[in-house]
Formats: sequence, structure tokens, C-alpha cells
Amino acid sequence: MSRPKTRIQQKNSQAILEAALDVFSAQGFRGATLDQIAEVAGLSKPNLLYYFPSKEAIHETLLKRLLDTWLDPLREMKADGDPIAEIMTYMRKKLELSQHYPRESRLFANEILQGAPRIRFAIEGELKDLVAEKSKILVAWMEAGRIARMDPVHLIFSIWALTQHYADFDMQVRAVLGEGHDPFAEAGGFLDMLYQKLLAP
Amino acid sequence: MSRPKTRIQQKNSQAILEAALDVFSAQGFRGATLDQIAEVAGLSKPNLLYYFPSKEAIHETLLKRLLDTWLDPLREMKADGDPIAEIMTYMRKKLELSQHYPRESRLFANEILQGAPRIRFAIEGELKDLVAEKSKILVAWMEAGRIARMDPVHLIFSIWALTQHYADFDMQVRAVLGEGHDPFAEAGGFLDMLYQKLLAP
DNA sequence: GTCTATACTCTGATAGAC
DNA sequence: GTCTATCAGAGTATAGAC
Repeated sequence: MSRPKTRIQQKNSQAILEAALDVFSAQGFRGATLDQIAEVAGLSKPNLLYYFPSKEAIHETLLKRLLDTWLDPLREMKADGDPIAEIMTYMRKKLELSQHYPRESRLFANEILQGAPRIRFAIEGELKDLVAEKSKILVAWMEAGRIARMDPVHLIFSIWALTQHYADFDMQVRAVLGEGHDPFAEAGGFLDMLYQKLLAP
Repeated sequence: MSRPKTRIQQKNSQAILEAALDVFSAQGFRGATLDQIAEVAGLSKPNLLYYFPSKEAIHETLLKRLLDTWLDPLREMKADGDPIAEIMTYMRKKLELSQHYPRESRLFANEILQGAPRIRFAIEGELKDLVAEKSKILVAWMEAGRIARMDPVHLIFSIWALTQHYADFDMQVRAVLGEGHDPFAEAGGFLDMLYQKLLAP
């Protein structure tokens, strides 16, 4: 994708991606239509295809942008910090992503649910490597007796599962809680408590 | 839906639902096509529509069947049992559902991700009521000092999130773990340990 | 750069023969 | 009950005027 040069191109490209994120995350790739995206973006359908060669290309661009945002919090977990604080911070940042970027979370969930046809390479490469790297740090902390011993990869899975649940299953969470709840605030307290107990050496 | 009478009708209806579960769970509602379902079921497309009036009807039938299976383990959690054993059993049964019925889990996940357009009524009614009922039991156990105090609804959410993750994100789990792992066996051990620590009074 | 018009394909559903 | 043929609508993408 060549980078747009004029200000109008920048603006329209952004509007398209923003609209596409709305629609793809809510309807899935096949469920989304260019008509919907064009309407949300305030452009005509052919104009959409002036900026991106295809529906597929829009989707691919979104997934690429997403991945970095998604992995950053884990990248920031450092071996020389306080183990429990580092893990709690990671969990908190993932929960904040769920809260503030639920569309991105659902876009990702849709993609993985369907076997990750478009980002399999990144899952099997970048993501797997990053988890392996951070698992070593976790194991070192365990061996130093600073956190409880457990499978480090499943510990990471647990953080993904527990935080993404609040974005991906938002509809269910809110329906079950009923009115007068702040799901993310409550989740923050609950998960703090959970990981304090789980990690204590 | 009137119940089929002949053996052939029984058999074909079952084959269609089985095939549809395959396709809907992997592709989502919009992503699935009647052609795909017909091919997997070994029938012609018009023949499919002889048994079910529409694509929508097939999907609806699947979701209806799913819901009972999905709620049964929670229904079985009894106030007069041993609190920790009851909760552990519930978690284990949910994990077994993820392991043995991953397609059902993904069908459900697809539906919730997209705002549960077709089962919203059941989420807001049956499911919400069941969770409220079981939350009372959990709170009673907490007040009796038999398990640690915490938000009972988020405790239930945590079980859903942690167990369904292994079905819904199966592709990611396996990719990150790499070869030579049994995700569900490892998850079982990890989650046992997690909930022992979390629930201890 | 943007729009109208349109080509072409896919897909859900129906008609009607057997 | 099952099949072939086919319709109608939706949806992606392109042509070409402005």
C-alpha cells in the first residue's frame, strides 16, 4: 500500500478504515458489505475502491494495524521490574484495550474464530516468538521464588481470555449484569484480586 | 418445526444440522453458504430447503439445541454439595464442553460477538435468571466462610472466559503452544490450580 | 478524485419434471 | 423426496463521464 500524499487522501483513507473497523468487527468479514462501509464512511462505493483495491485489502490493512497495538503491552513486560507488578500491569493494559478498543478485539476474535486465514503467519511467528520470550522471564521469576510456579504459557492465555472476554462477549456481560453496572470497573477489581492470589509465591 | 416421521427424514435432518454446525461455526452465519452445507451433508441445495424452509431456520434450530447443552452444567451446581467441589465440577464440565463440542462453542461465540441478534431473548431471560439464581448460592457459600468472598457473577464470567477460550481460540492456542502439547489436558491442570487458589477461604 | 451506470458473480430460494 | 433448471436480489468490482 503506497502512502497517501494529499490531506484529502489521508482523511478519506482514515475515514474508510474507521468505518470498516465498525462494520467488520460487528458483522465479520463476509457479513460486512462495501455498501455499509461506504455509508458509514460517507463516501460512494466506487470511491472506496479508489482508495483500496478491494474489500480484502481494507480488511488486511486493519488486521496489520491491529497486531502491533495488540502485542505492545506484552512487549513492555520487563525482566528487571517487580514480577507481580509487571504481570498486573500487563493484565491491566490488556483490560484497557478491551475497554477502549472493543472493535479491534472483536475484529481479532472474528479472525481467530475462523481459523485466522489472514493472520496465521503472524500468530505462528511474531506472536508465538513473543510468548516464548516472555515465558522465559516468567519461568525465571518462578525459579527465583518471586511468583508461584505454574505453566507460563497458560498464565498468559488466562490473561488473554479473562480480559478479552469483556470486549468480545460484551453483549452477554451487560445482559447478565443488568442495569447499573460498570463491567470494566468491576472486572478490574476482580482480576486484580484473582491475580494477586494466583501469583503469590 | 414439525418433527419428521420417516427414518429417512430423521437421518437427513440430522445430516443437515451436523453439516450446518460444521459450516456455521467455521464461517459465521453470513459466511456460510447453502452450497457448502449441502455438499458437506451430501445433499442437493434444493433438497436442503425441502427439510428446512430457509438458511435462517437451520441456524435457529442449531442455536436452540445448543442453549440447553450450554446451560446444563451450571444448572447442576447444587447448594447442598461441597462448595469448592461443586465449582470445580462446573468448571471441568465447561472445559469438557469446549473440548468435545468446540463447534458449538464457536457457533455461540460468533452469535454473541455479533450482538446475539438471534438469541438475545435467551441471554436476557433464561441465562440471566440462571446466573442470578446460582449467584445466590455462591454468596451463601461466601457468607458461610466456605469459599473466599468475591463478586459471584464475575466468578462465573471467569469460568466461561477461561474454558471457552480453549475452544474459540483453539487455532491460536495450538499455534502458540506448538507441537507436542495437549491443550485441554494442560488447561485442566492449570484451571484446577487456579480455582483452588482463588476459592480457598 | 468522485460520481453514475453497469458488468458479472454468487447465493438464497422456487418451479416443475420425475 | 429428490433432482435440474432457473429466478431475483445482493454484492464486488469496473468503465467512463465529469
